[in-house]
Amino acid sequence: MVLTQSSPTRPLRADARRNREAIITAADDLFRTQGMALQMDEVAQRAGLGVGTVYRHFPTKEALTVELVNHRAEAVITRAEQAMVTRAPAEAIRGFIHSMAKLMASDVGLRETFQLQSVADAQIDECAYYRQDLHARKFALVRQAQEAGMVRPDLAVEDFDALMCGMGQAVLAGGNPSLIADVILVGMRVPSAEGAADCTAEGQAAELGSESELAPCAEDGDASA
Amino acid sequence: MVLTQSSPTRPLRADARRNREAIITAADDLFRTQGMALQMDEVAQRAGLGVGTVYRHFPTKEALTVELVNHRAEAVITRAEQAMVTRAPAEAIRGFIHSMAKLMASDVGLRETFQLQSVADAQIDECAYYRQDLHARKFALVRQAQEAGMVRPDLAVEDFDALMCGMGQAVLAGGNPSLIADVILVGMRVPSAEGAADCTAEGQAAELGSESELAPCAEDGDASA
DNA sequence: ATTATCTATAGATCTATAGATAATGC
DNA sequence: ATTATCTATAGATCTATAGATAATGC
Repeated sequence: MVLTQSSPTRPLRADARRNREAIITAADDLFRTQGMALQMDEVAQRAGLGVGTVYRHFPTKEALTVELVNHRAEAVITRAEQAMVTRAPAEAIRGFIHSMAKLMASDVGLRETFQLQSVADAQIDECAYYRQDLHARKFALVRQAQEAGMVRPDLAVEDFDALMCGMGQAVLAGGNPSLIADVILVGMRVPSAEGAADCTAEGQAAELGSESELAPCAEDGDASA
Repeated sequence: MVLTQSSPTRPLRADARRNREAIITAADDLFRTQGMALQMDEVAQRAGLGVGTVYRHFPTKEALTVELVNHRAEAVITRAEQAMVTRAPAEAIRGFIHSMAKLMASDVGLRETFQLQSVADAQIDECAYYRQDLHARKFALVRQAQEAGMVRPDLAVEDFDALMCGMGQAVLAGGNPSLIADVILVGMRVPSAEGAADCTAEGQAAELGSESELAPCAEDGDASA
């Protein structure tokens, strides 16, 4: 589905193939530390090539990052699927979420992968490039977890994506990965019975004075020594 | 604490004072839709002024955004404090969190405010400008909620900040604000007894093959039609 | 002969400044 | 006279391209 070369798929020269891999490796390293902010020039430099070569293989920066994002997304889902078929899926999923939080704490690219995937899955605006055929697999995962009673039944795939993305942001912001993972994990479970917080998509949530409170500012005017 | 003018605090001319407010109003509007990506040129234009004037009042873009971020952060904390002194704090806090999620779904600036505040509070690197004397108030809030048994006792201020920030990211990514808020809310509660997931900051979380799994990519090489 | 690669640079996008000009207020 | 404001532009930062040069493989 992701064609990178011209349609008739000419087999790529030996050196070109080597360089292509060097580019991807270099890009992936930079993606880990810089995420989408990686620079094409740096990719080229790290791969020991000129920028022109990078652009020959990937016509735009986006084409390159789509490759990186999709690969990571695929790897993550595969791991989740493996967890679900374990003898103790609840434990395995817990391990999966925790290790994700930990990884995302030091891998900007992974964090942004979740973000792009989420946004794409939620059908939001421009970045549809990152939408993949992974949706079906995610859907199966969520449903499976719900049927096992591990996850609240009103949680959509988009919400799961969004929560993973938020978890990444939370550890980036300085939260303790282990605690953050636990909060998400517990929060996703079926509401048991106690508080039994209802959550019908829209409606309440405006008990305490709605939008207005957070207006512009600066009425106190000038500085005070 | 946040001096914007030269030290001796000369009282600002009438037109200057008017323009300053126009700048802040314009900037706040743009901050809502664009967050930190707002452009100084647009701020000026929207305020009906030249860029030079904007820069006269705020020597850097950062100086301007610090103002916006701090004001929003203050407003949010004030609301949270109000919620905590209600007759039914649990309900009020719930309303607070839900309305935050809802607001953040359409206010990029508010979302980024949490992010900057979190990162700053977690003592992370460069953006210390955004660190404020709000920390004490946040600390009091969290402790208060913990003493009331509403929030798990091992949750630090940094974790709370981080979770709010993650919540914002999650709604940005397309999650249902109401559901996301609920997940966070439930997840922050004391673990009751059931699953009783321990969470000692470091340690487990690596049950399922640690870092390695998410290596570079591209062994499958060229494209497939 | 064809396919890849390189270097240098165009072009787009922003922040921030300089120097000339205009508005306030004693 | 002093303080503010304006316009035009320098400077930094990136993506992406053009045109000349080098490496493959029939």
